[in-house]
Amino acid sequence: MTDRENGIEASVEENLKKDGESTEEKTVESKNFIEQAIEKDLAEGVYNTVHTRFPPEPNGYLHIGHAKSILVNYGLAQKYGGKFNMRFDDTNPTKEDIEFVESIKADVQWLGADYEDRLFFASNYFGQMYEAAVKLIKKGKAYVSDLSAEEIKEYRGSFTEPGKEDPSRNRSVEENLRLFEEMKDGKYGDGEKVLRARIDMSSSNINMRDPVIYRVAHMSHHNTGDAWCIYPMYDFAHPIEDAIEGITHSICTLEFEDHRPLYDWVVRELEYPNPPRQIEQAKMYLKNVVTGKRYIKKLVQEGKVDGWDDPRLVSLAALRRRGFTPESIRMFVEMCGVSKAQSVADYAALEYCIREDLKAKAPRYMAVLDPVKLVIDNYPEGQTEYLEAVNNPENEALGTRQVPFGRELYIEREDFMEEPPRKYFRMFPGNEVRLMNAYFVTCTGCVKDESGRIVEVHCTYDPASKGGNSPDGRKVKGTIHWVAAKEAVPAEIRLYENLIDEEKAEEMGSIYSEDGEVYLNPNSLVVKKGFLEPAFSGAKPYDRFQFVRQGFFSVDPKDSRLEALVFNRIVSLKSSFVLPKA
RNA sequence: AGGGCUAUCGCCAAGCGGUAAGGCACAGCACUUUGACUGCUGCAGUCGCUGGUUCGAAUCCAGCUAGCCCUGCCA
Repeated sequence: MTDRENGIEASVEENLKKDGESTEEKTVESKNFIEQAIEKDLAEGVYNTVHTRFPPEPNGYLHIGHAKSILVNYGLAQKYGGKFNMRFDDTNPTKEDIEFVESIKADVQWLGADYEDRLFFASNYFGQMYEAAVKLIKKGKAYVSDLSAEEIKEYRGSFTEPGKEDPSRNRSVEENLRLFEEMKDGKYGDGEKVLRARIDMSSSNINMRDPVIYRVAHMSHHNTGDAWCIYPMYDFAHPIEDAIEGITHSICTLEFEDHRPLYDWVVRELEYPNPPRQIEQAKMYLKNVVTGKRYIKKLVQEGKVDGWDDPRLVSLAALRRRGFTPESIRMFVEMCGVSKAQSVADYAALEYCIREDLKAKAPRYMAVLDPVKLVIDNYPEGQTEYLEAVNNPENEALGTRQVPFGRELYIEREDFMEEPPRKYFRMFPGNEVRLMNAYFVTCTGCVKDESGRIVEVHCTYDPASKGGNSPDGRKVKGTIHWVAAKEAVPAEIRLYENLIDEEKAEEMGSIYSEDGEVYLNPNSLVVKKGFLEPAFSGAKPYDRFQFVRQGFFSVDPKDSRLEALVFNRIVSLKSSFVLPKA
């Protein structure tokens, strides 16, 4: 990955040096359309630096989709040696809350998008925005309207019919100035007056039909308190925010394409010297995943999920709690790419990324999730021996550990079958398997209770196979994991599946029913009471492990206690094993 | 219906007039003290459709089709 990035860097420098000269050799790495646009701007001298920003409104929690915006913006600044700003686009106090600014900052930092000391609030520019509006009024490019919201809507016309002129459209500059100041001074109630840009009521682009740029809202703002009772609209505020901060490339999502002419109009009329430029990219969607705020809110309220950070959700807080690493999210975003084609990524790609990241990082220990006792009849009673095990064969730096072994162990219930189908090479009477890191063991049978449920599996071991290999070179097909009964550490292990009932969603063509219910998978959470080898003791929140043969797990930061560990399954291991019919 | 945008493998996505990259998924084989990992192999005679230009078109032109976005005093 580093090599790959270096490759990109190198090819960029090379290209910049060539300075637009016609291509001799194509670089292997392709550039996405935003990078191409930036490089063109740089080459043509439109900008001589790259400055991006992530501008969320603090009105909710960030989810996986926002990660793309954060990482694309940050990544561009990194790649071109520019800067990246964190900015809260808090121009509408009716929707915002200080609670969200903290969670958003935490999420952005967690992802590693370093905005250094460049944390900004659009609300800190209210003064400049007011002045900008005054400037527009003075140029005859804005006017105060007396129309009600409904009337403005009516006057706007439709897709096929042009709009009608606002009766206030030709007010004098002096009157507009006076009225706008009165708006600011609180002379009018909410909705009584608005400031409109004076553009073109017959434009085929509805955003250009004299859009409202300032409205009255008598409400306390989380940052500016009661200093203002008029607030700028997004279309007016955003270009100004970008211009003030010296943003060069203002990256947003596709639905703002229609707003670009207005964005350009604002920076032009305000006569900013090096105006920023808006570029739109497609949003990132994940298949069969709930991201809608109102749906999540409902699930939380109804207790269907354990808060906004329930590990089955894909808010960044939830992914973090579940055990995903920032590296894995970055890899995923990079893997998905940047384009203008509306697309929906497979969850499998995300799973690949977290497995890929954790495979060499996480120690690989043994844990039994669905235990059944295994008794080694020829092993000395009461004896415990310690066997050496490698913590991660793909990462020597993780070292080795001593694993206790004794006469009674726990193994996975599904690793024994009294009457196995063909191609089953785990425990069954007469079969020899390897107890990982320990001995070869030959199954001799099992003990059942009155109901027929297997309560004990029996076997004998070959003392010569200590460590897991037989000196005579004999091979076994199966290797299973285990935990010594006496030293076993009990733990709660939470297995997650998709929250959505994918089959139902597929059948209905949506993850939501008509009345706004989410089609839930009843098995999205399965809680296991299992046993861990002692190496796990002391595991702290967010510690990540591979449970050998099962998957990657991490310690739940909310519910785990040192004396009562709770693990979340981040992702299972891939498996091509399917139990054939007997 | 008017405007804007998009269409290349099951899912992402390169490609920018010289004869379809790559990743995920999937399948097979090999290896294996994880039925994992790893390695190897396979996986678009064709680029939404139809015409045209050209020696040559996924790339250019024309027409069509499909999907997404736009009539907040939300962002």
